[in-house]
Amino acid sequence: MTKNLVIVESPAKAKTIGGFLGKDFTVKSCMGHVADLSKKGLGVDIENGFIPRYIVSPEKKKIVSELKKLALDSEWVWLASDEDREGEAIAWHLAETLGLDEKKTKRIAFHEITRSAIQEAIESPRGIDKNLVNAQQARRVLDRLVGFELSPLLWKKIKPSLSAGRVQSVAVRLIVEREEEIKNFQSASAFRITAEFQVKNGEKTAGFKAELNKRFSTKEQAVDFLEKCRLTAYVIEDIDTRPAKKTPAPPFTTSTLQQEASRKLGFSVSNTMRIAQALYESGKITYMRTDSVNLSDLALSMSHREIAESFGEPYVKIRKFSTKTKGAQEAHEAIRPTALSVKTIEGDKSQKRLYELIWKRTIASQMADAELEKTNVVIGIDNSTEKFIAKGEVMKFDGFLKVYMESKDEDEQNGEEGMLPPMVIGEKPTLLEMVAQEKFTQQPYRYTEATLVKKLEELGIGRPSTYAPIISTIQKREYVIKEDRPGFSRSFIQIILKNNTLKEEHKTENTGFEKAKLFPTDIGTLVNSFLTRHFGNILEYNFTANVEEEFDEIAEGKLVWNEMIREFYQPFHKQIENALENSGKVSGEKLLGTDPQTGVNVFVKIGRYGPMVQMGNTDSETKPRFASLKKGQSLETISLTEALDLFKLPRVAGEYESSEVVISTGRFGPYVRHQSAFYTLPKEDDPLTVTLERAVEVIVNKRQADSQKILHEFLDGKDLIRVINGRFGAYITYNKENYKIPRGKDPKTLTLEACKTIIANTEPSKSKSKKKK
DNA sequence: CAGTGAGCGAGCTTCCGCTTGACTT
Repeated sequence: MTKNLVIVESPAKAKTIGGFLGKDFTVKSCMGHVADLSKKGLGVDIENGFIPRYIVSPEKKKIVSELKKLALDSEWVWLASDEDREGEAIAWHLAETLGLDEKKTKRIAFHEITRSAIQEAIESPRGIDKNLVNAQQARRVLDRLVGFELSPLLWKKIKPSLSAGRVQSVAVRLIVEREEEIKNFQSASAFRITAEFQVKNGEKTAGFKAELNKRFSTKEQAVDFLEKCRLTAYVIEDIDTRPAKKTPAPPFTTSTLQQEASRKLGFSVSNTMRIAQALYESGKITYMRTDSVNLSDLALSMSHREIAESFGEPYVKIRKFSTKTKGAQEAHEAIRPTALSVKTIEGDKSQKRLYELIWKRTIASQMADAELEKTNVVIGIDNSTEKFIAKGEVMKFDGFLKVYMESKDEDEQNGEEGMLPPMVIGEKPTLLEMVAQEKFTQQPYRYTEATLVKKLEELGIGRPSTYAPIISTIQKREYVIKEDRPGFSRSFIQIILKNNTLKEEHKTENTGFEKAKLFPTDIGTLVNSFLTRHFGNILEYNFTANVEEEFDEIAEGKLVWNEMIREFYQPFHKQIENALENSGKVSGEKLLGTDPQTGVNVFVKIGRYGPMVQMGNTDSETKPRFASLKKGQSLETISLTEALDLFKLPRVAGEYESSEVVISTGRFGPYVRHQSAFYTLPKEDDPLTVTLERAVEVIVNKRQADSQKILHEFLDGKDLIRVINGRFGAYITYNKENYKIPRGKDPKTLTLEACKTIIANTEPSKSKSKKKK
């Protein structure tokens, strides 16, 4: 009999809290939500007031039955899920599914994981806040209705297995529209004038750089200006020095951690979360899914001590940050080291780097401002009204910059400012060199995973626990692809004035190179245009922000949740019906041209299996031919020649071992087929041109690799038993079933007898791929 | 795993937000 059962959401939290509470308390975790809407149909009873049909989530059945037993045996059950909308719903679902007696159930929330905070929580229990639960039900039901009515519409109108939802569809829209902006972007150029001057400083001379306060739109204007500057004098007209300061960024939230890990360490969003999870589970950092920039009092005092010891008291400045994020729920602290005295940790390289980043960011957030002195120097030109401006920056006190400086995204970067030599008003600097360089306006930046997360957070769309999954969903659905794209070279003009002579040079620069950026696919673009046309309201960037306001009203008891849902659903469902009736199949079909040999039309469009080419009209007597587009090709950019090439496969490359060697390309890319076996063609080989010799090489290589995978091969009567070295370790295959080799047995020394014993005593591993087809 | 896109019709796909292991060949 346990006296007290405390249920929290995460096992790592359970462990820590268990340590604080002593033996009268058993602390268990429920691993998040234990109940969810049924997946059979909508899971919502539309006719009867949108009543949700909840079931215990299949993967939580074990946990629920275990908790049920413990709850029966306990005097008190403490529901200690997070103090936000989702946490309240988790508590309520626990109470319902465990069948808890209201009289022995208490709802508490920890504001931080410290002994005193937990004690405080235990002393002030409350009941479940049904209004907050209802706000969650509204959120959940709305997402289900939107997702499960929009997706099937896409299956009918575009292609099976597609998906749409309040969050993912807006994420895709952002990427599609950014690409549109880039496509429509007109690059303009102007001549930027920079100059290098020299001043005398006693016996020594010192140089500095300045930029003209004007750009010239044509080369002629730039040349005219440089001509005028050829034989003139310059004078320092004004020197303006004023103090400035830089302040540190707040401690990490999930989204800012993802952004900085991407900029500074080059981590993908999911990689960052996986590493952070490991750090959390080993007790090194606080919880990694948070939207709060708040630090506990304990963290503040630890920071104070650490900074004072390492850098001295003048570097300490304790700050309280407050969140500016729309819809933040702040159920946790900011992400920080659990012990701020620990600067580096044990672990693998990426764990060390991420930890160090978190440590620096946390410490810097509690350090003094950096104090600077900014100087602006105006340089007049004797025969012109234009002015050169030189900018300088001197650091007077480094403050938090001693530890950490937040990186910027591409679109926020500006030039570096260095130190200026001493100079005085009236002084006449010597011109060393002046350069007029053609500069092009920058097209809008494509999103990276991390800048997309940043944008979603700004719009209040998605939550810390879903940023990484959203990014992966839109890629898995093939709405969006993350890839590198090569840049292109662009020529520009540069005119140099030096030693009183002008020289014009034509140079080239490489530009537009993209690394790990998000590009929309044909399907993404097509789905987006369909959704924005028929469901403009839901695809609006502020749709989530608007419904969040209503959820807040429900949480305050000012609005009845299922009435809010009814108000939403009635017009929404009409939009669905309207789209069903008034839209035919959407394929994005485009006529590319005609086949020069037969004269029939060649189209590109989205088919059941993705982008494809069609040769011949659908309604003609002869059946049209079809071929899928290759990876990297798109409806928008494919040429007629490229499209016609796609019909050249499959082709027979020749004969090997008296069987045909066929080259073709399937769902998983180009392959070689020989004696009904498949051999994947490496990326560097072009299926259209690959030779028989090369194809045979591929076959032989694969056979050799396969033979090394077989550790043993036994013949048991007629049956073949093999020990194979697979991707996840060795296993036994017999009669088309696979068997795990028990721990402690060395696969290399297995005998036939040993294999037979294993087969007799082991359940065959079920493979997921079997149910396919 | 491996070209498939006629038409018929079965049965499947799908949302967002909480949370971790179990499992794969």
